[in-house]
Amino acid sequence: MADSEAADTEARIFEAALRVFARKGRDGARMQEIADEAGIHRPLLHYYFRTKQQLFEACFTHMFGQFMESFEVPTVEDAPFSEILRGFIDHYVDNVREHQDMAMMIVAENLSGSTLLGEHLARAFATRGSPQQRMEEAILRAAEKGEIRAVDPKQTMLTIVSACVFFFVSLPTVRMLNPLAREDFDAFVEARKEHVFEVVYYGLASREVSDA
Amino acid sequence: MADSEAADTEARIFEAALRVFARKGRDGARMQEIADEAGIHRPLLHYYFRTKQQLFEACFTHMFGQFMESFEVPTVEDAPFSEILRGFIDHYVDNVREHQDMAMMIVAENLSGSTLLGEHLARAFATRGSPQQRMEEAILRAAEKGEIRAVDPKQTMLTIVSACVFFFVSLPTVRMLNPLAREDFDAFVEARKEHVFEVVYYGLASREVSDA
DNA sequence: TTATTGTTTAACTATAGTGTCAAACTCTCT
DNA sequence: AGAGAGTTTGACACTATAGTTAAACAATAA
Repeated sequence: MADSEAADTEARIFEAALRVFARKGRDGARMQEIADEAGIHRPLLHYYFRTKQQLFEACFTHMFGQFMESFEVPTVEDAPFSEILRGFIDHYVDNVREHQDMAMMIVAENLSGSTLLGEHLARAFATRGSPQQRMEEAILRAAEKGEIRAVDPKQTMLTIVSACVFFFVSLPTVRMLNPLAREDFDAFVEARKEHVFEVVYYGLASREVSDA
Repeated sequence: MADSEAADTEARIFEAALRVFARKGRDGARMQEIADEAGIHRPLLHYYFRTKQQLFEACFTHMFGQFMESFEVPTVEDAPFSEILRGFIDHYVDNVREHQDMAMMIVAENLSGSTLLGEHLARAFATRGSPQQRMEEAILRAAEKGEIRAVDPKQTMLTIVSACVFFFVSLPTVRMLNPLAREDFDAFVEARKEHVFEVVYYGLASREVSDA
């Protein structure tokens, strides 16, 4: 039976395409490069996905689904916000580390200013609500309870996500400027999680008296 | 005299190229698209810059210079760190807002994993030192003086820069999720500066007693 | 074994993209 | 006005790329 072989080929093409589109963007990617990365002949791309556009859209839809999922962190509603925040950062960074292509491709699409991303966002937004909604609500609750200062939840989420994602889309530069990121990336990522939590939660300013 | 006209043409090509390379990356950019954006005929691109590669490298070198400069914030050495930090955020965000193409192009190069960025960084690094060095030293001094907690300066700089830059390279998404960013971008940017400073310096956790 | 179905391959077409060139144009100086 | 320098234009050549097609191949089931 050729099903497993075929499924394998299709999957290899798909994954290779994810990587190449992430690196080069929609227009920069070459079908030949994707074929090489998948280790197959170029016409097979067309056999499985018809056109470059369709292959891209399949990849993008997949990525967008992951992007939305990445915000779905299992949280306990009444847990202290410090724990919710720690859990979000931990889960989110792990997610992006595991799916670096996702973050890269979403950013590449943002850079290109394409409408595709906006359409997907609008559609998902209309049905599921903002991806960040849960966390924004948690921020509001924590502020009401007085555990954290009264901050703009949208700005706060943007700050947290920025701190968790940006280094993945600037890896060559980060590796250049930070020896640990170059020599032991996993250790760097773990240190990063801890740092982001501490700076976001406690800030830089020293405290004479600390709560929490 | 045709000099001013010519200089004008060359400058228009250059600026158009900056924009297109920022959006599409090196391989995704089309000479025709750059010509259209500059409002001139395509052969003129070759007249002034020979090849696409040379045009790209001219753009990249320019961008890289701006990138290095963007970290050069005039600081008073013995000012309180809160002021140094505020000044850096203010100056840095203004710089990126004014040169959005710079941030976009640097990120696009990071995504593509090209060696060009690494080479430039290594060269600049060897002669001028790390771009972030000044701020990292300020962070160390402030920690020694006890104004801020003892944090890893590299991680801290990464967090600050992430918070200041990431939204520029994710604008379509940010605009989708944040009404203010859509309706009054400048107001959003100013609010963002303030928010980044407050979160980074004070953190989210409420304080019973505050210093600084 | 042979027909059938689905997959892979090589050769091909058509188009889009880069780079070249010589003629036309423009400005300036004499 | 006419010569000369630099600039702009349209037409062209060549290459790279997307997409097609038909034949070869592999696996399965009769």
